[in-house]
Amino acid sequence: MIFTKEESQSNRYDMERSGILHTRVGDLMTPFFMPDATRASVRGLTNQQLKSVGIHPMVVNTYHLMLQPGQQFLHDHGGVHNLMQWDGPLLSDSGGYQVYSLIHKNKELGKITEQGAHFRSVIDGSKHILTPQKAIEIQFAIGSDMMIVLDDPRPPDAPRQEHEAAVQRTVRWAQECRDYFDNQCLQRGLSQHDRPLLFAVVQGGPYVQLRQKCAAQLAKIGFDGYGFGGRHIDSDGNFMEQIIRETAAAIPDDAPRFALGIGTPHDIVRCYRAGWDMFDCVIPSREGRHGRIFTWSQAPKGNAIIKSKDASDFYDTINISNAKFVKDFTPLDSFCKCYACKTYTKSYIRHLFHVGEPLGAQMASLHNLHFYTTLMEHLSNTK
RNA sequence: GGGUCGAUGGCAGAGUGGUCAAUUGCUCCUGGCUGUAAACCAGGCGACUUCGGUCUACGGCGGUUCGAAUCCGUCUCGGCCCA
Repeated sequence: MIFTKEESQSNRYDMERSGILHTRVGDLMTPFFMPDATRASVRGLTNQQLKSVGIHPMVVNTYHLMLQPGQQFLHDHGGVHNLMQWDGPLLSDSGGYQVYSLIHKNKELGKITEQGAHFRSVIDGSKHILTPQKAIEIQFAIGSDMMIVLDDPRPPDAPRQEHEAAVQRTVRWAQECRDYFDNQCLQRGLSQHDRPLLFAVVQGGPYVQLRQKCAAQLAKIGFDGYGFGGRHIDSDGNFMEQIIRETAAAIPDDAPRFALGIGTPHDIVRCYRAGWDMFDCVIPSREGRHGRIFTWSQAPKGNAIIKSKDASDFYDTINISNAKFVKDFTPLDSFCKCYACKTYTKSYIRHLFHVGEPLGAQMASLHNLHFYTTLMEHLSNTK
């Protein structure tokens, strides 16, 4: 049993659930949030700091790690756990999203064919190809505990035909990944308990039917978990509520559901209500590094968050570099117990941002991650 | 005391008769970031505005000119050189 779903509690939204995800390096209570340690580091934070704010799993990236330091290096160093000295679960993203987002920004950087994703390194311009097999192979070198199949995300406003083709390709690549993965587990002598988990990704853009078709075909192949692929907001920035909900419903009930790259606290709560269990996002670290701080609008309580009508009135954001904080000697967030809030004032952290001292960005990231983990805790024990 | 060069928006520093409310950089202000090409990117930065303009500005005062940050006189302040 990979995912143990707990009985849903009464007085909660229809799709909410909680459970335990069993990985080879430990169990994870759902819902949970993973920060992105794209290049084997959550920018600016030490493992100790991450643990101090309740981070257990994190996400590393196949695309970035295959370019630097490269597969051989990862292999030689015994994987990323060893490299970065992280003993919590590691999830590795396949790199499909990078290829998509890079190609989408600049066609010179690559193209998608049936074979895989062809791209030029953004580091030195060298040519690379990421095939389904290659993606899994590198993830083995990474030594990740949760792997993601190579998928083919498309912008939400792409024509339906394009989404149809992307779904077909995603399913076919998922099958190739599955086959290669199974073969590797066999060759490496990995038992059910020792092997990493393998997640597939549901594509289909804004089309419910395509999402359902994709989910059904992936489920037929069979994976340990399923992700929501592509973007969850339309080209106007609106949260695609129905697609999120219907896609979750189309995924086997006893499998964990991973909302890739989501999101703001608001979006996470909405996705949780719609039946999603796992989240990762750059927002808390990146926005923290850029000076945006998440704050509780009142003492955090699960009930208040769950019952909040629009799922966003339980928090606010501030831009710590704003002039109004020059003489603000209160902590970033008066309800927070993270090191940054226990130790420093807004005034000081603003000062650090203004003079470009990295400690400011570090404290802001630390606080935001604590905000996220606290949010997840309160979602899972709605008290 | 004599000579000489200079004084431009928060700072540095362009401009040297109209196209100048004034290039550029920095500072400053405000946004944006959703499976991280992001310690990044974008916008703003004299006042007022019915958004078409109007007014006040390039050390002070006074001239020349249709028109001056730009030319002339003078004063103030500063750098350098000579006594």
